[in-house]
Amino acid sequence: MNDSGENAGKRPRRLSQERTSQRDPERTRAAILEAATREFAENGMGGARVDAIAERAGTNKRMLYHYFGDKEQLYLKVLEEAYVGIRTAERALHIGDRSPEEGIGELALFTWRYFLQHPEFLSLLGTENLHRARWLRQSIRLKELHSHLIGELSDVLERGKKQGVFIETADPLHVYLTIASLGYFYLSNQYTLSTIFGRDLIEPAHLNAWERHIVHVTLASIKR
Amino acid sequence: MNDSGENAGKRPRRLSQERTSQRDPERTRAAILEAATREFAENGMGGARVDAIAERAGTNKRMLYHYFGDKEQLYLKVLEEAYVGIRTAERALHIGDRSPEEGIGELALFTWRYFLQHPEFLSLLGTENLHRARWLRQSIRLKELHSHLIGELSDVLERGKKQGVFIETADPLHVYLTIASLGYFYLSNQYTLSTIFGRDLIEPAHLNAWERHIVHVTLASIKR
DNA sequence: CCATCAAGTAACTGTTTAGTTACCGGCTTG
DNA sequence: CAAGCCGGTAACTAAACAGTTACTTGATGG
Repeated sequence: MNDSGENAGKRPRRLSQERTSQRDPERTRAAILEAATREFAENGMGGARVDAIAERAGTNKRMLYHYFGDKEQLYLKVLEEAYVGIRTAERALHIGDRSPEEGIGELALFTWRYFLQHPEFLSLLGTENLHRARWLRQSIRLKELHSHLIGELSDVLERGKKQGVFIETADPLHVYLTIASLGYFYLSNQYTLSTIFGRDLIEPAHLNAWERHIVHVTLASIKR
Repeated sequence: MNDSGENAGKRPRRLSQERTSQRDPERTRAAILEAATREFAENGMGGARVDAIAERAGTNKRMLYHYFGDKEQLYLKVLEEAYVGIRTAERALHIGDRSPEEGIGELALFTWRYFLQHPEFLSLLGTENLHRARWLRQSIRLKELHSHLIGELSDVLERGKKQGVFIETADPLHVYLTIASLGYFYLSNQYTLSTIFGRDLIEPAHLNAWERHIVHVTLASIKR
């Protein structure tokens, strides 16, 4: 049941700095957070079960309440971490280093692929919006994370306008929302869409076609 | 507590065809369905409460189980009705009656405005996708509803291609997904988006700008 | 005008759930 | 080396929940 088979019996001593295979607060905390991410993503806030999270994390409820207070605070932590994850990866892109057109194309590709690789992020967004951002509103640390994104995007668009490749009406928020819309809807609604249209949207051929489509649409909407 | 103040006491007889203010199976059924639509839309499948639905409908659980079997069947009924609603309104558009460009523009406008006026539909889609279309998959009657939409859209695109106004690669499913994406994401994620970007996306000025944006993007992506 | 049946009520039941409490055991520190 | 503290366990509790049952009311047809 424990990680490694070694040391099934008790162990009298260890160096202070080292990990003891049991009783590892950091690991327990991280395991709870990861298990909670999956549970909330799969079942929503109403459907998620605290017992299930504890079990998935290989611990119990006592620890969960000890580290995170209650179900709602744990949920908010999960949500915050999810946002930090995407925005951190996004910053590493440095979309300003390329030509304006390439920069926007890169952002569109990155966003699509991040959504594809992190379905739990999309799911958490859906859940939070169902509840009208009730928990996200309480979070202070998130706004600054996003003003940076809009600022960077705004710079790229300005350069493109000066170079005459982008239309004057191109708006940074609109461009970002366009990219996010096309990726989010396709993936988060893939199950109902595949059902009603009778095509499996998650097939690689369809995914690749949609990836190209997103870049095409985004650029077509702002190019002069 | 009853509808109209008149006839607080009991009333001995009525014409057979007429409504008796109590004991109206059709109305009770409809009231439950409407109450369930709101409850499921607001709280999701996991968060919706059967007691709450009964109370909202002005009846009780006994009737709910009598007419709909159980919570899951009621939910499926709600979902099916929601789909029938949008597809019925959509058919009335007859997008083939106009020029190809106008037809696509009309479909984009219609879709956006329908989403705007029926937030419960978006919410139900989100909930159903959270559960990977678990209930929708069981529904038979829905596929035919959607093949019609794609067929009509396909005709319009073909005409546009022949007239030389649309690019040859324009695909009906992609066009519909583009329109739906842009409307769905903006509205269903408005709460988190408004929070993180510090702008109230539901303000009329922003709504109108996004409406124009959807039409612009859709057409820009398929025009030659 | 009485028997019947459908519409409707309300209290109940077994189960599930978030959150708590009482307890255990080994490491660290004085 | 003793004390207590921290990471961890498991059983418990009160409330909420989906679904059921026993009952009431009133319209209809013979």
